[in-house]
Amino acid sequence: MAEPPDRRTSEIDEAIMRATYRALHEHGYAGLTMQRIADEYGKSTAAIHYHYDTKEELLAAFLDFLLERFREAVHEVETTDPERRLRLLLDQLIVEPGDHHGLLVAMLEMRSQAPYNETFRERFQQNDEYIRYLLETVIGHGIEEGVFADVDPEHTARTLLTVVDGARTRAVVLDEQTALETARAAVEEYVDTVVLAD
Amino acid sequence: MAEPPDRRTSEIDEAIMRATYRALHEHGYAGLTMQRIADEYGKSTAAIHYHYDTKEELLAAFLDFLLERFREAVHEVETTDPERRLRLLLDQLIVEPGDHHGLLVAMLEMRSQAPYNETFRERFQQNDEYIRYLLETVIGHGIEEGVFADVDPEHTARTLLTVVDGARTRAVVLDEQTALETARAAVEEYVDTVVLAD
DNA sequence: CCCTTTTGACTGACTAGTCAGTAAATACGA
DNA sequence: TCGTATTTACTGACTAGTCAGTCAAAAGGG
Repeated sequence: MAEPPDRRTSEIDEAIMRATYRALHEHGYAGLTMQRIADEYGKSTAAIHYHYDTKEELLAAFLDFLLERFREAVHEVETTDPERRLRLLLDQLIVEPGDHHGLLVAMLEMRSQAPYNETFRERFQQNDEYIRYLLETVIGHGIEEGVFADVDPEHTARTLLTVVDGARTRAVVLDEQTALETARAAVEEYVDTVVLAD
Repeated sequence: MAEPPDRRTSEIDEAIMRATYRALHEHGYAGLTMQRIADEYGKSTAAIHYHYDTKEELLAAFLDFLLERFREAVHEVETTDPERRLRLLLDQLIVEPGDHHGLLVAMLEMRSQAPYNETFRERFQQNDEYIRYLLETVIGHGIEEGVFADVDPEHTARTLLTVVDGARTRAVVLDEQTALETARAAVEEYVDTVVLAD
């Protein structure tokens, strides 16, 4: 029956995170003001400043919130069969546009701020390393089990992530459905010809 | 000897474009203010407003200036031998970081604003189409001459551009030299295995 | 003298962040 | 269990600063 002592507090934090998400989704990163977050939250800006001293602190917390959700989603891929696992992971990375397109846009904006914001940079680097590690591991397993060609797992993972990031960037900048389809096809070709080849 | 009537004016325009370039390079797109451009220009902000009514107008002109320079640089590749031409074009697209890194950063920032700025979006789309057309043409020639495999030129060009854009994004976000090296290797592999295969 | 160009002073809109005060919930003491 | 502190969560008014853009006046060359 013992409830964590900060149960109410963390509910508030979560509500602010969700408000930030909606404000970001609607107005983009450049248009993300404390006022807009407060509007989504349904309280005053001072209320948010009560929980987070600065905007920077709030955004750091928000990025943690967001990337953790992302990693949880990727983590749900449970197959151990290397080829199937690799394809499923890559499918997870190349998400459908639809509802998530606004977030894809906002994420690229935030990523483009990495050079000016150490907090952002650290978190994006850490997240990328995590995903790359997952890919390297599954590629390594595939090679051990003899179903994948003897490629360099690190280089192969980096190449696949480059294609994924390129597709995301192009989907945002060029507003093209095609970008993600191209990536899906390219990744499939790459898996077929480079990884499975022999 | 007839000089265009707006010779002085266009010299001023060019000076403002160069000032904008330096300001963008130094402060990034989010930190690009009229004051900073004026500082680089060595005149007051009102002086810039005399030549460009709004900041948006100035940035539209600047993007034209920038993309035209970019296309000129790519246009200098004159070889007609398909394989050599394709490799040289791709080398041009994956530029060295060094001096240009600040610009690469600013360009990603500007590209990430495309969803909110029709002017930007149009120009980036147009530029992308131009580059893609160059790639499609050279791939088409290669196929005709029998040196390239019978791939789909459009799909191949899109895939190559996806890798290039992914590399650029990763170089900015992750601050990695590796990103561009990975792209160079990936593009080479792709050209070797997919395009030249038979 | 006129026309282009430039300046300095200004405006209004918007920004993050501060602060005193308030109301309700919670803890504590007798 | 009743009354008194204390804490949590918040509001509304405010500050100080930044931004793009305006405008009357002035500089300066032809």
